[in-house]
Amino acid sequence: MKISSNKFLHFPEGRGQNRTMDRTTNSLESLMQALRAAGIRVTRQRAALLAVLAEAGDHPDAPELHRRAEEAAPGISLSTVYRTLTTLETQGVIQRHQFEGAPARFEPAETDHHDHMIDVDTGEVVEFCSERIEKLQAAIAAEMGYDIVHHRMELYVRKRTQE
Amino acid sequence: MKISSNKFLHFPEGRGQNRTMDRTTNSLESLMQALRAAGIRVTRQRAALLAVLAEAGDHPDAPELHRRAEEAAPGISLSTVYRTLTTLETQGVIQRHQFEGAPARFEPAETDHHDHMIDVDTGEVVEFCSERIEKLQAAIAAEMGYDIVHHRMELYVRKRTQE
DNA sequence: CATGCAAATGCAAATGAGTTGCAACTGTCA
DNA sequence: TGACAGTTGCAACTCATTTGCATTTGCATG
Repeated sequence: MKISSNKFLHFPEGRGQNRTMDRTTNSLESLMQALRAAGIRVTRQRAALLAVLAEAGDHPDAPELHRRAEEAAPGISLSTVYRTLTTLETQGVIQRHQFEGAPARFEPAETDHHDHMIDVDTGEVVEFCSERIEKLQAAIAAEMGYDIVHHRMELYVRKRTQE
Repeated sequence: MKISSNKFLHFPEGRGQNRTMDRTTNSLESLMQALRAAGIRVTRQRAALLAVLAEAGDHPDAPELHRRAEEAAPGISLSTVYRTLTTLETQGVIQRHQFEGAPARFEPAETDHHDHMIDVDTGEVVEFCSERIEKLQAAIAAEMGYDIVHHRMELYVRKRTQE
């Protein structure tokens, strides 16, 4: 068991305690139980993919997940990866993100809600969350007579050149 | 010449004067001049598409623009529509929006910066702009050592059921 | 106004990401 | 230990969009 999360969740309004914690331990087995309970079979392929997802600190796309899963446990087709990702998303186990001009990228859904900052040069993703922005969004929608079903906020950024 | 904009730009922080004004008049001809100056030929097809875009108050996708252009001036292929849209986007004349799970939708780029609220039931789009949110976004990015290149903020909403 | 030629067009074929039909497998629960 | 519904792999398909190519056409120039 390793403390593997290299994710960095940024809370500019400082509600964040230390959010680095192990998300891969025992959750995996219990997650599988939950899936079984939902009538979803935990096959060799799915187990491999779940393991890969659990210890992914980044936001990989389907081919990358396929590569990693294939490495961990050879014998899984790309279509199974796609099918399983869709299933897991439906089950609320993972989240799918469609960033600009790129294939969909995935991450486990166990964390708190957050938005994304994408480094346009490297593709690297930094997560952040601002309650103040969320409040403003809700207020704006309300003012127009709407309720927010969900939102998407992405900041496409570039590392500041110190100069 | 008609005052055709059925766009509604919402400024919750009230900097908005009456923003309803004619954006189709004379701007079309001068826009064509600008394009010619940029070495871009104004063909019959492009003129038609520009006219359609100029008086579109909504956010049509490529096939819809094709339909409208074909109606205004028969004889334009879908691939030309796609090619022209790409060209116009590059020229900064229009903006492309890739909303969730839908083909790209376009709008003229002459307006101020704004974000979008998408009615998940109807697909209808409402524009809005919040300086306070923009400021917060910039602050968050800055705090992480980034500059914002551009951003995307979409609220997927549903009309509130008054009850 | 003629004209040359780079730019633009239409078509059909290609692309990229993701989905799906189907026959062969395989978890699971009884 | 079956039975069988849920899964898999493969290849073929979809959908939105792009592209190769032979033909046409704006438009700057003569």
